[in-house]
Amino acid sequence: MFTKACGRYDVNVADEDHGALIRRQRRDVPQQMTKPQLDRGAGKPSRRERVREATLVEIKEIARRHLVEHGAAGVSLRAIAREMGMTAPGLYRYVSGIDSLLVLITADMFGELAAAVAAADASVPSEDTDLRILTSLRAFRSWAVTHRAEFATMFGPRVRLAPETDVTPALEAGRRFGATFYTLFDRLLAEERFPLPDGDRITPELARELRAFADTCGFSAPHIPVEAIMVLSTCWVRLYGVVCMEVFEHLNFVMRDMEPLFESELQNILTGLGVRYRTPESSTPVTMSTPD
Amino acid sequence: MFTKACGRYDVNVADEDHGALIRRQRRDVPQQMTKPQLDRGAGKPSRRERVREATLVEIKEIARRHLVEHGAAGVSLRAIAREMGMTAPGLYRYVSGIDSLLVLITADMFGELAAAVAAADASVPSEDTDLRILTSLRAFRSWAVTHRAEFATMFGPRVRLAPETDVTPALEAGRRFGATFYTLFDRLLAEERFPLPDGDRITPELARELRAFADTCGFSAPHIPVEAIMVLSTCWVRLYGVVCMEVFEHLNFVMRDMEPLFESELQNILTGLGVRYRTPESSTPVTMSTPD
DNA sequence: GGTGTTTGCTAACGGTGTTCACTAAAGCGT
DNA sequence: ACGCTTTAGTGAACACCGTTAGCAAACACC
Repeated sequence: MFTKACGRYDVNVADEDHGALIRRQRRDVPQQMTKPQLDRGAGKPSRRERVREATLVEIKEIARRHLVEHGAAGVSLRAIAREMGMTAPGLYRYVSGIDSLLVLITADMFGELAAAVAAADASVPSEDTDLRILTSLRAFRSWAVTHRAEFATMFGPRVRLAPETDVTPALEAGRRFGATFYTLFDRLLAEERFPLPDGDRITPELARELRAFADTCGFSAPHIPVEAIMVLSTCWVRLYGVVCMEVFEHLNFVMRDMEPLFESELQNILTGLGVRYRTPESSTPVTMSTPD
Repeated sequence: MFTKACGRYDVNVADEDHGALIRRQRRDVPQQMTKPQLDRGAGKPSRRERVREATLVEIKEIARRHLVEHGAAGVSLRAIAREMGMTAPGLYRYVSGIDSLLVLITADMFGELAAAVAAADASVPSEDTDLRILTSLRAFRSWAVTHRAEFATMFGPRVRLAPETDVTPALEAGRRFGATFYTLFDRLLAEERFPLPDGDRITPELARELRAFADTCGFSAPHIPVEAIMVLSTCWVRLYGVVCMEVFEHLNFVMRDMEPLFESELQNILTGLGVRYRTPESSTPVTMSTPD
């Protein structure tokens, strides 16, 4: 059984594979190796670069809209080009294929999510760590449920992408997103809010993985004990679980509104972290129409 | 902006929509309304029914193989038909489209997962509730990591299916799968292993959702308190989270082996349930080559 | 103005889901 | 055994999809 690269995915063909299988090296963004001859590298972008950047942004915007309107499977280069008044092959001057376009917008979306969380975080007094955490986590869920399609492509299985696609831009953005929480967690740690779990319940293998986790994610202030990293992982897993379950609608037929369950989980998680939980109403810095 | 039903997904077209939009009622399995005239309803299936059933099974088998080999996006009616030595339209005698085929195999996979868990459960002494739970949950993860593509389509976002697709068969199967765990949980409850959480931390909204959950899932032995249902939900969310995170490979670049983290979460969950945790080695009923 | 880069188009190939009209076969009743 | 009905499967067609190759116009720079 041979596989031949044809169309969108490699797909088995019944008959023999005629000729050698040539997997061409994909030129990432074609014909762009020579910069605008003049070395204006450090200076302001040339007119060409500006308009180029603009159309790339337009491509991504339309792709994004198609994503939310028709789901990940509904994003297609041809439809995007049609809407822009050009043809699909033209887009290859900007993106090296549908896969890389999806990766690009995924990276963008991580940026947006991070910004949304950061904005929520900044909207409360910076010295109130408890409230900041509470607000940030709620903002995460809010963004997720109001951006279901986006969340699914960011945090769901990579079902659309060909397996060999390079996803590092998205990973990078995801890493940066994670950093949003690390600083808050670091504060909790510094304030010694919660007791670290029993160290001898952490097997050597787990310790190794946790160390790798902390190192790769950059937040390895050298003193951080593995126990703390484990707590962070656990919390993240629980948050991820409850939000995924809501966005992927796996309890849909059984639970109409998932917010109460989320709040309950949130309460559990925070309590374990020594953070005071407040109900959504009581935690908003009430400017509730106090008539003066 | 009009949308026209064309090809796989509704997609916006730039030009006007010529003619009325006729959304034909999809006949579920065509030309099968009249049973084989003779009323052999209760008797053994007719020869026709048997061969029909056989080809349906073949279709699903091939689809399944393509799913694991090329991912969900790689399952196509044309490829399946090609492999069976027939043409794509012929498959419409058996399935009403690619979507319903995917739903069908999803339902099958829930059945297999449930069977795998049940088999693991049955492989340990039935009176040892602790070990049964431990084994069942580990079996769940095992199945998930050895059937990643399947797990992704079962528990991930419905990214491939058109939004209006009827997924009830899959949901039904999922519900049956859940029941695998309910009985075990019921035992825990009966044995009063863990203290129920504070009832007044459960808001009325949450209580209502939890009740609905229990009712719909059938395991509403009328005495079950909402507190217990909440514990069950929490556990399920955590299990779901850690397994999803592993299968969807969201910590891939940061953690090579996720098993230690899973075991750690498992330990946390079980401890909260009053179930004794045992490491994988110590929990296997050791027949470890004791030379006689 | 000439020259080289960049952009976008057309045409083409091979893939997809789905419908429709049709043939051939199988099953059933008499 | 014959005829009728129901079914299985085909081929052509339509509207999509991603991607490549070759070419012509637009642009930037000298």
